[in-house]
Amino acid sequence: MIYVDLVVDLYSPVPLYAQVAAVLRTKIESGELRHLDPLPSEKSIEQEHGVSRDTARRAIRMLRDEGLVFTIPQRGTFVGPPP
Amino acid sequence: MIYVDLVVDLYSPVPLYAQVAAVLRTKIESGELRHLDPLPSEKSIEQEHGVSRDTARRAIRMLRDEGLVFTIPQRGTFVGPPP
DNA sequence: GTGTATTTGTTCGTATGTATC
DNA sequence: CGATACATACGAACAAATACA
Repeated sequence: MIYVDLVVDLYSPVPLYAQVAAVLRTKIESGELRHLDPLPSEKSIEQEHGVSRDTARRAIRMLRDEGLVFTIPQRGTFVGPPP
Repeated sequence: MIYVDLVVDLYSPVPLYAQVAAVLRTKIESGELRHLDPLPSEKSIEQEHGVSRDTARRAIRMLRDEGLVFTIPQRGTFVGPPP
């Protein structure tokens, strides 16, 4: 089993936030995260991927811009189109 | 009414940050922004003028260097001389 | 009912890399 | 080469709403 595409690569020309977004996108498209499931919080993304909160937020924003997830303030971000 | 001097001109020899600073300076001197009023945040300057945060920061620093505004870290920038 | 922890929102501070003029 | 400009990335601090013990 290869996990290479589930970790971020500091030396890739691909921005860190885009790499993190790709990991989350894969979890959604694979069904690991299902409709209305909460995404990992910004803090847990920070810890799990070793990135800053800024980067975690950019990743989430990218998925939100794609219409894959929606965010409820002070609640979290969830899988699915904006309600 | 002419609004030309309230927008930035990418083709002007005047640096973008100086143009943005001029817009903010006008708002202060015209009274639209009053003593202790918060300046637009770096982010809103980004969005409203279509410039990078770097440029927004340079503009604010310019006004700060002029003594027109003062910045409180993590709070914002306000109209008036440094307290 | 009362704190405490969690989570997102919003600021600013700083640094690096790249491109352009 | 230096100044300008943008994108990326990390850090820090505080606010506000929600969730939970």
